[in-house]
Amino acid sequence: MAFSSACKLQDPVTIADKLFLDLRRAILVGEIPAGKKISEPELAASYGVSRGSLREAIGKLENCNLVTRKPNIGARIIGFSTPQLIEIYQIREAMEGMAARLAAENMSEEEIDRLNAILERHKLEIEQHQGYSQEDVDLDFHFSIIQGSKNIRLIRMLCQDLYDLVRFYRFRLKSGFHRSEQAFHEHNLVVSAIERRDGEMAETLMRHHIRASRDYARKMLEATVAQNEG
Amino acid sequence: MAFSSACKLQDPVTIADKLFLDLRRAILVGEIPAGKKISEPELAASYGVSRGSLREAIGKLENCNLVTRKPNIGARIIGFSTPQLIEIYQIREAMEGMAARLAAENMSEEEIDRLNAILERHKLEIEQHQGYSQEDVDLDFHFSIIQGSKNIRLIRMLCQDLYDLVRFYRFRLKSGFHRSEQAFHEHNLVVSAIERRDGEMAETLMRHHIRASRDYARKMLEATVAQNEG
DNA sequence: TGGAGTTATAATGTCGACACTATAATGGAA
DNA sequence: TTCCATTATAGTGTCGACATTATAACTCCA
Repeated sequence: MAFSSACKLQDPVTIADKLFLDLRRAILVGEIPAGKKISEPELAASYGVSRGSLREAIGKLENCNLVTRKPNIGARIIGFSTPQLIEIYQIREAMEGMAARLAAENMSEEEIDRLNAILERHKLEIEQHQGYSQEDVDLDFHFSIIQGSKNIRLIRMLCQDLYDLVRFYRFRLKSGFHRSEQAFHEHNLVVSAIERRDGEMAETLMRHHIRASRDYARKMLEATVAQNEG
Repeated sequence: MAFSSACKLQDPVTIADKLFLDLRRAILVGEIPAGKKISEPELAASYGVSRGSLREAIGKLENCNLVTRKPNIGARIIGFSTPQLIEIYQIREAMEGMAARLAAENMSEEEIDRLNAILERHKLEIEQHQGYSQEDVDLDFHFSIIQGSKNIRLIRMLCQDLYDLVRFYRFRLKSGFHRSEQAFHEHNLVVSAIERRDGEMAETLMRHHIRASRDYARKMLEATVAQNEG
């Protein structure tokens, strides 16, 4: 599942960790609406835990960039904003570009095989027009390459911190928002560069891919706004 | 001062925040040695605060990547490792490269003036052989460009999270470790590209600069190890 | 003597209560 | 009626105590 793939906790042993995972899922899925203020007593009661544990969980959510806190005022779920989405794409372009470069240098043949398997799955799902699961396959693709970089800190910064935000936005934009065929093609190019161990080219292609996604998202958002205004 | 420049808290209003800043400084400066395990009761007593506040501060330190925690075992200050330092350089290359590109697009003329003032200061300190303060000027240079990107999340990820690590390592490598003249020259090249609003070139030059720093650090570390072994 | 099992100790996780702060509600004066 | 001051309320920050877990010390047996 797409949630567990980037999870930092194998099995949450402590209450605060369980709570953290619960809340994270609830936020990403939209059970807790974006921008909502968190009432510590209320939430603690509804989950049947103490405020202390809840506060610890909120602290972790803050690290994932899913909530913001102000002293003496409280925490609230992050909101949706187009400029922020663009910012995230810019960061992804830089970091995942580097990840692709390193992956070309460091991935094992076995890992590249698994990467090709993901492409195969993507192809199948496009042929069957399974729009809903194509987003999972897209995440799997990007995660595999990030993992392949073997740069542990880079992996953590992307998979743990930034990709929670990616999921947050993706979930709220999922309606007919994919450019699967084009993305699939770009994915293939990246993998072929990795297979040739051409790090420079892998980085260039990955950056192009993410930039294209960004431009597409921007266009769609502008169209949506225009539609709402008209 | 170099510490406050990237500080996320204007004035720490809460005990936990004050404690966080205190501990962060102590770790970066080496007052608390690298790799040391944290005893919550002990630290709380020595700072005269409750364990709750201390735990909150430790949580924040964990976000800054300065301590690591394991459930039911505890927290310890991060250790020093050459591979990790290389990882950080790789990430900086990607992210600061992007920052330089964006800075070329978004920096105001006034900000560029301030950038040139930093270069001027750097030049002066080289002429006066003030090795100790050249590291501060170097940090100021990089921070200014990162700020100039105007990408708020990028700024936060670099200045708040990654650069604490940079300081951590820098403080432990500071003995005769600078390549100031070369770095100064590379800084000038980056700024000239920004002045010309050439984002592509600014990114290339910044990446080159950071890669050169990385190679230099690696060489110095290998020499040090060889020296210790011989 | 060495090692496994057991006990003892210290540390972390969790909780409920109190203090202080911010916000909402209320009341009074212009 | 409107605005400001005051009070009331809810919420966050902080603390000390208890429960649970990991580690160290110890004992007993082979």
